Amino acid sequence: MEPAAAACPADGAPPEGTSAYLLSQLGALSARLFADRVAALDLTPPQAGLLRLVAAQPGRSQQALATQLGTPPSRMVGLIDGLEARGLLARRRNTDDRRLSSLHVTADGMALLAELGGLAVAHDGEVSAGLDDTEREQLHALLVRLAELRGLRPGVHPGFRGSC
Amino acid sequence: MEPAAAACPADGAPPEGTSAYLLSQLGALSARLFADRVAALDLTPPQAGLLRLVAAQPGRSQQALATQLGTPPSRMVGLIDGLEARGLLARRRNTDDRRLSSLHVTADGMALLAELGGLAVAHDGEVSAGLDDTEREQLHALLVRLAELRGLRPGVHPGFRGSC
DNA sequence: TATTGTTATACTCTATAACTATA
DNA sequence: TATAGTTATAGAGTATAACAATA
Repeated sequence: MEPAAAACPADGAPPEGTSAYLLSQLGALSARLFADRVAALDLTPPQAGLLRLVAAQPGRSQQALATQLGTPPSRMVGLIDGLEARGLLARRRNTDDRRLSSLHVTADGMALLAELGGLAVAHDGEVSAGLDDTEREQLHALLVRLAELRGLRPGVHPGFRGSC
Repeated sequence: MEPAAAACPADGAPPEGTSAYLLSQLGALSARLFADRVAALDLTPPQAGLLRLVAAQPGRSQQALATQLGTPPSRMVGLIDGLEARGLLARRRNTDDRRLSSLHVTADGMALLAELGGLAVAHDGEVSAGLDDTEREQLHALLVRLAELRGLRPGVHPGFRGSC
């Protein structure tokens, strides 16, 4: 079952070739490669994910996004500050309830998001390079199914750290 | 292509449903669930990975393992200290070259490793729960193939952080 | 002089809790 | 008083560089 474990003297050693282990290995690799790519755009993966989420759901409050992402509200501040300072994101004080600030992506932000799109396509190609079309489709279908089974939501990354 | 993206106002938004993205989502989830489980054994994922690696390749030096894991030697010290203090791992000064210390898993360490094995099996079941046998086999085969294509080695986790 | 392991230090990222302003 | 956002602070985890022992 093990690809190249050679002579393994440890009989009690846990199985390293499980799907769960491979998933975490490949996931970490994919996240690292993506981090390298977005770094070229001067973004961290959490920043990229947030930008994307705000674009998909404009106008929401910081608290709402924090809840959705499973992160403390205090963390949003720094992320948004960075994006706002670069003119990619904008806070707008809600006129009805001036405690809330609704978030929106600027035109510059949308332009960068388009770049991010191309980058994601290239990244996907890099990760699955070497698979033929059938394998690629099979893999994608299985991952989608698994993501649904585990209740993963499209724009929300578990942990929201290390990757988008 | 998107499972439940609802009305997505951002045309320029990058694709979130790529295999690479799903891989990183599911990988992060798998890593988190594994971390929860090994925490019950009072281990961090890096500690578990190191213990496993030493069991698979006993007698190697800290430098050799650090190189293999892609981590600075200084980091090995703390990890090994923790495992050695609990009697799971042992440093033995090399008699030929007393700069080197070769690492070995103790009997207690092997016992814990056996527990870790059972835990890994349960973890794997949890991650892939809901898939039928055919899907499970397909997924495993594809992940193994992808791991080989990307040059991932059995006991070496990319980043060696957050997961084993 | 070069190398192994160690220590000291600093940096990054994240979470917790206290604070303000609005309600 | 309760809530949204912010600030201050502390903690975990990691990397870099200096150090001591051995070769």
